[in-house]
Amino acid sequence: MEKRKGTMGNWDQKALTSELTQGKEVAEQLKNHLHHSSSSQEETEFLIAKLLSSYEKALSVLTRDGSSEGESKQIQGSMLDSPCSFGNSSSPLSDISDQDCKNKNVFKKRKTMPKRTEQVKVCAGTGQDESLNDGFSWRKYGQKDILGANHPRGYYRCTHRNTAGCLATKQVQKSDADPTIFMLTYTGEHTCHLVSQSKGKKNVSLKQEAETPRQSPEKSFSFGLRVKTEDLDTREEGNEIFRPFSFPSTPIESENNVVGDLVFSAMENDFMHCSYAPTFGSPPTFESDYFAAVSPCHFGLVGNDVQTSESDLTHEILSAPTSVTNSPIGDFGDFGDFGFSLEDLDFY
DNA sequence: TGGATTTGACCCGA
DNA sequence: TCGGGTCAAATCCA
Repeated sequence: MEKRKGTMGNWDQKALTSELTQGKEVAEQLKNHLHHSSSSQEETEFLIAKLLSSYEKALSVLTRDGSSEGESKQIQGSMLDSPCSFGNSSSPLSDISDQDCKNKNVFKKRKTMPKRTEQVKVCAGTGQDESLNDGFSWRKYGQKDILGANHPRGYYRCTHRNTAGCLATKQVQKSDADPTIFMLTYTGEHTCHLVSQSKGKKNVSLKQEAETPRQSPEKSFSFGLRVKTEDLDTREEGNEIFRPFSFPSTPIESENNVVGDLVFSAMENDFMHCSYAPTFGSPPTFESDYFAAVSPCHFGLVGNDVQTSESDLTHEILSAPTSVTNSPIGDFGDFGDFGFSLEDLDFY
């Protein structure tokens, strides 16, 4: 890991090369798609998005200087540094026995895990719990009173943690100022869909999806959980391409951005005039059950939270494609027929 | 009975 | 030393 911390060394060159190569490949795919009338517009748009993201990432690599370059690297490193990480038994640090890893916390370096904080206002208009599913299943593993906070913070991790080694976790804390606002902090990345993909769940291609009635954004919100981000007008051109897939993301440099984390404000939401989740009326675990099922992450924010760099717009760009559906894990885990997989979107 | 939740204890980083 | 994050046993629930 330390090797990667050199300034503008091989890592950046490789990253740059990788991104440019990827962009080239995507461009070729796009070219092929354009020659096939059967290709859906969504596919084409998706490829364009992919292409743009590659260029964005390449540019970000180029424009990073010594200080700022570190963020994504740091994340990359931090996610892999742990000797207890999955599949990392060959780590130089593996002299720390496996038993130690088992006995001790796997997340010793939790502080360095990439985090993304979202400030969301949620409401459950339909009251249909099943429709609250965001495609990921969360399991609560802890709750803690936070100093200075009126409400406890709930800790959730992906249900597939054991089965698929998915390290995604999220924290849910009710806002003191506004009980209808929750701070959601996502840590780690969902890998469960990748595992399910490798296990032979092939292949629900995007094309196949495109041929079926795709969930419109409206339908995506049919369950009542709504998130609005600010400055949509000013940034729509950047996300417009993803409209069929996701809700526009908040610009990272928005007013509500909190340095270090990406804070997405859901304030000022004109269309959030719905009743509050009934679950919240049953304390003390007001958010526990609710957020075990509800997450705004599929509004273009899940799974790609490995970049906390506020200057890296590719986070935003790349986030959208992975939110292509609200489908359960197995549905969107595979874009293989589409020419690339989610792994291509992986920052690691 | 198995999965999910609760909760006290432990561990780590600041 | 303290607060936050996680573990794991106990408990709950369908």
